[in-house]
Amino acid sequence: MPRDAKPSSLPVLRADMPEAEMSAIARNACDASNLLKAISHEGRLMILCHLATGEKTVTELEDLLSARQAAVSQQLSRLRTEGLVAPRRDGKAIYYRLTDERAIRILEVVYDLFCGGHEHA
Amino acid sequence: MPRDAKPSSLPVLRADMPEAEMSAIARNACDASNLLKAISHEGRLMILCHLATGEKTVTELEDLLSARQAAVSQQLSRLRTEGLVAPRRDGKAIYYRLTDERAIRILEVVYDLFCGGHEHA
DNA sequence: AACTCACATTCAAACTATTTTATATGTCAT
DNA sequence: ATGACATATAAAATAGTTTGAATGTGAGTT
Repeated sequence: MPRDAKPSSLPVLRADMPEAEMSAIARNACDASNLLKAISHEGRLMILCHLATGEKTVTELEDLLSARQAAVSQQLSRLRTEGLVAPRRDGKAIYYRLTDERAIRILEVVYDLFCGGHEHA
Repeated sequence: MPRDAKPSSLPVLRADMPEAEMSAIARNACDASNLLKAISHEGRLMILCHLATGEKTVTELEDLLSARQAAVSQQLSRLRTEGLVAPRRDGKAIYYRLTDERAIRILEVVYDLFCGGHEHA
């Protein structure tokens, strides 16, 4: 049972946040939403989760996701473009790994929220 | 300067994650990606950030975002549908507030990542 | 070289999301 | 009740994303 059930504290997002901080968000909102968009796709989310457990080849991901080669490859391509993953060639296979610490941080909380025992459904 | 620059630790997403945990993600991936989709829109992200500093009326949000009434209202409608915000009527005005702890948790890390002093751009 | 495996890319069709415009609803003041 | 304001909703217009089929490319194998 999770013992971290704090009611609704906002450690960083405070009601007394200064104007300047708020405009920092505005400036960064576009970047932030781009990162979130990259993650907020069921297939890509699953790819990222699988990669969180270690490098995987495209074929392995195909099997894990029961998705087609081209589809997986396209999602990987998108993730690559966003800088979230990077490929490494080994013979015929290409291994992908996570490369973006920000994405990892977000994945961590998503995993905690949806699989961390809360089961608030 | 941030002193929390741990290299790439994966507290919850571990390489030795059991199969069962992985399929928990698969089952929840759709829910998770729905929540992320709701957040990963520049306008909605900004709305949520503004609401993090306290209740706001639709008109206030319109001004803060420099967006049109109908657009803001639609985004709020979407956020309402997802259960991320709730309205409260006070006279003519309608005040919105955050209602989803999961969204708040994600916003916190997004804020930390993009506005928390890292400035990794 | 020719073949195959593993993967990437292209491009158009299908789909989904967002914005706009217009109209409707509820509240308050007169 | 009427008018003005705040917000919501609907339908149409636009924009953006995802998928699918086909084709392309590089690495190993024979």
